[in-house]
Amino acid sequence: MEEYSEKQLAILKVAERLFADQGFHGTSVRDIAQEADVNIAMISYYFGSKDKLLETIFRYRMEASRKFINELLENNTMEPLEKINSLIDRFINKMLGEQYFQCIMSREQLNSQASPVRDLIWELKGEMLGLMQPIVTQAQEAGIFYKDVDVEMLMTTLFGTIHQVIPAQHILKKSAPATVMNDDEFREYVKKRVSTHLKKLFKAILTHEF
Amino acid sequence: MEEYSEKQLAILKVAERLFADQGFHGTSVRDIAQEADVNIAMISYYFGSKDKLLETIFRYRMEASRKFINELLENNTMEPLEKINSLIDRFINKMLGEQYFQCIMSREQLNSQASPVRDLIWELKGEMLGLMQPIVTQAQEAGIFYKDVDVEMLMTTLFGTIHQVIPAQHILKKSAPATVMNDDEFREYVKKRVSTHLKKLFKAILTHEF
DNA sequence: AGCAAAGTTAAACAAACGTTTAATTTAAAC
DNA sequence: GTTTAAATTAAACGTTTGTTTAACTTTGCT
Repeated sequence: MEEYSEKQLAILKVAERLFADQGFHGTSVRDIAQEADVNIAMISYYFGSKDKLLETIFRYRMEASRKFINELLENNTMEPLEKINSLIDRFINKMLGEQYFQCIMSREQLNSQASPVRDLIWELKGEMLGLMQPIVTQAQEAGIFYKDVDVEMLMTTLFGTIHQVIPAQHILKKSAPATVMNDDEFREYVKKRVSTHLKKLFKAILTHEF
Repeated sequence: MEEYSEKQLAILKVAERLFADQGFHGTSVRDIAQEADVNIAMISYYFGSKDKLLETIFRYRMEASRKFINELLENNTMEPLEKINSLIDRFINKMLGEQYFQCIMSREQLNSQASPVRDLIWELKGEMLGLMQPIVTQAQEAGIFYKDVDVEMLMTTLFGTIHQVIPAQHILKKSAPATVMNDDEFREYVKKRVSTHLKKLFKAILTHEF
C-alpha cells in the first residue's frame, strides 16, 4: 500500500486515459509527459519504466477492486435475488466509473504473451467469480434458484456485456430518447439501461420468474 | 472484390495472427515479414503501408461477414425461436472460427480516435442488429415473444459474451471436465458450452419459458 | 549557513520503427 | 532472343521510440 504524490497521480491519470484511448504501444512516454505536464525523465524516475507504469496502474486499480469485493462479501441480510441485483448494480457502477481502466483491461486480456499484468487480470476475474458462485449455490440448495445454471458463463456474460457497452456508448447515444441530455444524464441513462437488461436476464435464468 | 496471390495471403494471415496476439502497434512490419518469410519491402509494395494492411484485413473479413449476414436472411421457414437459436449457433461458429480477427475487432473498437476501421466495425454491428431486430419484432407482434425486451442490449450481450469467451479459453480449460481433450475436442466443448448458455438466456428472456 | 538527498531539467543515447530507394532477378510478351 | 513489366532484394532513409546521463535546482535537516 503505497502513496503517490500529486505529480505521480497526474502521470498515472494521464497514462491511464491515453493507454485506454490509444493502447499501450500506441502511446509514447512523450505523449504522457506532455499531457501530464512533466519532464519525460520523471516517468522513469518515478516508475522505473513504461511497462512498470502500466503495472502500477493495474496494482493501483486492483487494490481498489479487492476492497470492492470485500465490501460485497459483507451483505448477508438480503434475499439471494436481491444480492444478485445489488451485485449487478455495483459491478455496473464500478466498471462504468473506471471506464479508462476497463478499456485497458479489455485490451490487455487479449495479449497472448504471459505477463504480470495478464496474471493479475485472471486472478481478479477468479475472485469475482468466487463472489457470485456461493450466492448461487446457496440459493440453489435452498431451492430458490434453478439448478441448471452455468455460473461461470453467467459471469462471462456480465463482464462481456458491460465491456461491450463501454465502447458502444457512441452508438447508444443515437438510439437514446430524443430528450436533451448532458453527460451526467446520459451516463445515468446507460447505467439504468444496462442494469435493467442484466437484472431481467439474471432473474429469468436463475428463478424462472419475471 | 479483389483476389490475392499466395504471398499476399501469407502476409495477411500472419499479420492477422500477430495483430491479434500483440496488438497493431505491438507488432512490427519486420515481425510480420519474418514470420511470413517475405522481404520487408513487400508489405509496402503490396499493401501500401502498415495501416492499409490492417484495413485490408478488415475489408477481407468484413466482406465474408456480409455474405454471412445475407445467408442468414434467407431462412424463412423456421419458427422464431428456432431462428434465434440458429442465429446464435451461427454467430458462435463464425466468431470462434475467426478468433484472431475477433481479437483485432475487440481491440480496435476501443480506439477513441476515428478511423476507417472503426467505422467499419460499427457499420457491421448495425447490420447484425438489423438481422435480429425484425425476427424479434415479428414474433412479438405474433404474440410469441415477450414485448418488454431490449434487443439492442441483447445483441450487446451476445457479442460481449462471445468476445469475453475468446480470451477466457485458457481459464475454461481448467474448469473443463477431466476427460483428455485435443484442441478440436476442446473447441467443440467451448462452442457447446457457450451455445447452451446463450440459448437458455435468450429463450428465457424472449419467451418466458424454459 | 551548509550539507545531503530528492526533484527536475535539457540533451544525448542506442535501438527500433515504417518506409523508400536503387539494383537485381524473374516472368511474360512479342 | 530481345524487350518490358513485375517481383524481389539488401541497404539506407529519417523519425520516433524508451531510457539514461549529467548538470542543475529545490527541499529538508542540523
